[in-house]
Amino acid sequence: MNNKDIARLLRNAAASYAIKDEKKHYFQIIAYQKAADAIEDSTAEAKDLYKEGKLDQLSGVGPSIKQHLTELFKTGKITHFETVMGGVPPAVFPLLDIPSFGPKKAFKLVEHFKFKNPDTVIDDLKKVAGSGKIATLEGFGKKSEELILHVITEYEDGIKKNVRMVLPFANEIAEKLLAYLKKSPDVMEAFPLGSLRRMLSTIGDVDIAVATKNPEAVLEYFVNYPYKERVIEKGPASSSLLISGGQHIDLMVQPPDRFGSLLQHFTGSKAHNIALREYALKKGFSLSEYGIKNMKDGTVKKYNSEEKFYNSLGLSWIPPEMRENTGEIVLAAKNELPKIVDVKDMKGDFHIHSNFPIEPSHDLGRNSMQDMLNKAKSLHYEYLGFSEHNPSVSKHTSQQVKAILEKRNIKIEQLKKDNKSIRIFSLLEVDILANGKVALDDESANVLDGMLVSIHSAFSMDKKDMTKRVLAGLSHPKAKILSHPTGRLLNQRPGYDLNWEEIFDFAIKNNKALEINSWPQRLDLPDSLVREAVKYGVKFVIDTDSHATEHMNLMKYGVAVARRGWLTKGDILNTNRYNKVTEWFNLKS
DNA sequence: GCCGTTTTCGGCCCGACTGTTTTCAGTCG
Repeated sequence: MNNKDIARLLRNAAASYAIKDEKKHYFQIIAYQKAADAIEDSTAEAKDLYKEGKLDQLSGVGPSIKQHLTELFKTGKITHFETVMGGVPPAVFPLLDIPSFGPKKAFKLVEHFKFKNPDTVIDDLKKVAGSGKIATLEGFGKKSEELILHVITEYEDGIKKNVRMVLPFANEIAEKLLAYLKKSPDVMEAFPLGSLRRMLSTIGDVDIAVATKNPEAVLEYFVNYPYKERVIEKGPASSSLLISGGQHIDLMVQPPDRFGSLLQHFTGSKAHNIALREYALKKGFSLSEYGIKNMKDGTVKKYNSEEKFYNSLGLSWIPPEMRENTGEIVLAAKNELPKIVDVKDMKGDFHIHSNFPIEPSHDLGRNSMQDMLNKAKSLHYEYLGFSEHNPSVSKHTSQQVKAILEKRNIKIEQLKKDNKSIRIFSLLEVDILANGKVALDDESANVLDGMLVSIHSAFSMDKKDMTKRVLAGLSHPKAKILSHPTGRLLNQRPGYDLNWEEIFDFAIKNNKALEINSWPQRLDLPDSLVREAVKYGVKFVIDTDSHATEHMNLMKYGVAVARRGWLTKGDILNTNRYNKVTEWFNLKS
């Protein structure tokens, strides 16, 4: 049973309570949902935490849920949940994945039409809706029947509640929409907000806030967006669209003098907003997108900037990437938020694949070393590290490999002479083989300035063996960086299991860095593990893993991961000047 | 059922929008 299954179980229990008696179980419902969120977001598997006796370190898991989970891992079921879910037909639960379906609506329909089979319920419901039988039900009508047909069709086309796009993809959708919005004379300011502004690795909906003196006109203009598929809703202050790719975009509008509270409200996260409002309530204030309401006299103060909004609560402004309710409010109250890294702090990139003919077993870059250097100069970098994949082991003898690397070094020496304004490192991305050895012999390794080591094969090892393998690879004296440490590919495959405590500990003791890889499908190390690692004192590098010059622009996404992990400049090696970096690579300059 | 820099008991964010109603329930963020 993995985290996703457990979260689903908790949500189903919450839904069952909502169906049976929502008022009576109101706070249990919230508690179950909170715990489900925490488990779904956790990088550690709940089962592992259970084995280590650390289940209660998940916020939202208290004595009762802990006991339930313990029972689940021991026996495979939770007796209490079986009681809670008793009497709720199993066919209710699959409907909860469909947008616009909540527990009550799903239950009413399943109950009335006596749907028994969870595997066919969606199809069964579609047939009933098509025959017009829903419109006559009490509490339903023609419009809601049409909506049900709509959302089921969309669901079958792959539009589910929890399908998320990678960050740069969402960014592109937002850019395109912003360009459209800015053409309207009524739009004074327009910003992407929500998870996009907080720079999450994957984005559900694209949220946009607009400041305007004419909300009606802006909303009307918005719903006429040329790429719209359908208007989901439209009111006086907000609207949602479904666009042709199946993504949701939400727009919220306020006059300019309320833009600060609007930004704050719509940026979230939900957990941050809830915690912030609880904090404000204790001081006698109630928060909303309209401003800050004084509970004593009922007056509402407006804020045109977010900074003023936070300041008036006695808090310093909190960077959006930190707004996840993981301690930021307490620190903001003490004015002790760390100064997190900025993309301008980056002075180089160690993970660059040029098209130098290195005969690797993986992919080669598309552009020449000189092209990559030119791009690095345009980014005002001080140094660049070339790190193509190691020459394929199966197709070369070790002498041949060494010859290729020496040839590459000659090329690099020439480039150093031709490019005085930038320094160059001769690195290599080397596979850690299944047996823990690196795919390069020592003699070849010695002609390099350093190695990035990474896993590219045999992913399905158990945690213990994989940890052993990674540590063996990383212990090579030339190995300085563990590249894309989890191996995850967003929306494609989860990362492999590692004992992170051991990895962090090893990295600190042996002066190794963990990479934050900026590649959109990777964003690896993930932000939550970055946050963990930095508490141990681990050092990082942020790289782009570029295979073409334009990929070097992706650095901002890696920096976003670092910001979400609360890293400061001092935690990241490639914010340092060249001399300090050479010291770290153990090179004499 | 969870949680604590006023609390180990007594609270628990705040609002938008839709559809079916004639004041509200359900869903969403």
